[in-house]
Amino acid sequence: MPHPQEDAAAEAAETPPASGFASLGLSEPILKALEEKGYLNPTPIQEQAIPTVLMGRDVLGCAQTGTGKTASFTLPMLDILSGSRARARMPRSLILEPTRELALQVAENFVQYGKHLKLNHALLIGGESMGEQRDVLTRGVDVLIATPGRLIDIFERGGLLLSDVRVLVIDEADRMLDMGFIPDIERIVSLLPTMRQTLFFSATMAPEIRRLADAFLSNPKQITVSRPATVATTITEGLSLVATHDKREALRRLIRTEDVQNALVFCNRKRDVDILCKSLTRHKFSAGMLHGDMPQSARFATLERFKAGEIRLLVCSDVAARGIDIGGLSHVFNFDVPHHAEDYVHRIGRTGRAGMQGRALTLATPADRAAVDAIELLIGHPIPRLAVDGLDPVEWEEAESRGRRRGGKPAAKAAPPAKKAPKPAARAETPPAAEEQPAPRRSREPGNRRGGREDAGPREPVVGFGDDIPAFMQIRRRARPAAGPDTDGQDGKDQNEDTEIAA
DNA sequence: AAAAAAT
Repeated sequence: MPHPQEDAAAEAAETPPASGFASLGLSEPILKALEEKGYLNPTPIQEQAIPTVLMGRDVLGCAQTGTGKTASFTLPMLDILSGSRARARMPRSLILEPTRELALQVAENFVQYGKHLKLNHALLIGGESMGEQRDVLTRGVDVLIATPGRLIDIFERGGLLLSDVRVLVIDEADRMLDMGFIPDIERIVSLLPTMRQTLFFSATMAPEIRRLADAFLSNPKQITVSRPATVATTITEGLSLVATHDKREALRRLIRTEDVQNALVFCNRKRDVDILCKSLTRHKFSAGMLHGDMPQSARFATLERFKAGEIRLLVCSDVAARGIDIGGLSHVFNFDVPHHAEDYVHRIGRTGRAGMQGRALTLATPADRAAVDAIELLIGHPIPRLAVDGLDPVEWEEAESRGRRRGGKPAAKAAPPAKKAPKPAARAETPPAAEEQPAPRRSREPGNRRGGREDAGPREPVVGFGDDIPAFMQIRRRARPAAGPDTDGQDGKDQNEDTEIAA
């Protein structure tokens, strides 16, 4: 099988740049908008998806933000929709997004690429007044971009008819699953005509996701792109063990030491986002905050200011952990160690994009030991320890002192010999954990897993993290043949070969 | 144990 991205490279070499998009069959007004934005050549997913969508075929896309995924469906949709006009309350296409910020990003895309077309869009998201959104619907929209809750709400109030929707996009399906939106999605899809085109995107293809795809799609073209073809992402990580009362001080020291252009600072709790942001501001750092309890207007405003460079540090909850595409972040700080190891990967994936160097630094307290173990187990390597000078030395909590939670035999805990943590003063110290890594992989039993998620093998999700997967994980994935008996074969046959191309 | 999304 030829690798799609090799094709892409070959083609890019042969064709003059300006015709990159034109050769995909897009119409003049869209090509013009692309040219004005300075986009000449399609990314691999665009190259594969655009002709397919124009053909009217369903798409099952395994890709993440940053691969050019959004344009891979917005561009051909604009083309398809430009032929005719929308009727009142009967949108002709529907795009479902898991968070408001992502919905907004997609809407911005439509405005940019559709500037030479006369198409309307409506953005249906919570947190803003419903009146205006309903007015727009009444005038007739071609493209409806929505988060599920608000869409259903408006539908139930009779402000919307979905019987004319010809194109449906389900974006970030895996995240929809995480957030419990799947029943809503199923409900919405049941309201749509069966004769329609469906484009379905997900960063992973866990069995539950695949089940949905099977239910929603008919004879889809499967497209898998793990990351932008061009450049290798470079994220260097670091982890500092500090006392709880030193965390804010440690963060300030790190920020001062590092060459921070702009950074996300993740906290686990919304109230800590608030506290930390105020603290940083008090210490004269340029900081703003973003979490889901803020008024929508403030969420958007802060994000815009951050993107515009007016704020240097954005303190945030996991609302910003995935999908959000902010160019050129120099750093990601984990002020708190995320509880889910997967979230670590998503968070640090916000930096090091588009080939830039990115630094991902995590502050851990002695109580975070288990969480750090879990992360290092998932990413397959220890996070290099980084000392913060001038703070009280601390050591990891003894493993025994923390109740080993739930199921499974306590003895099966990863890395039983669990040596004491690296001394705080140590520089970039990796060996101890390195020895512990390979062994513990299978220490967990199926019943041990968190409820709700039905992924196959415990650590399978490495495959298909899309461009969010840091370089080191790609290396590991290639070397993964031992993934073993318990993976229950969920990673599709057709998926692996595509996935390999990236590394 | 927490965050997201509907009010």
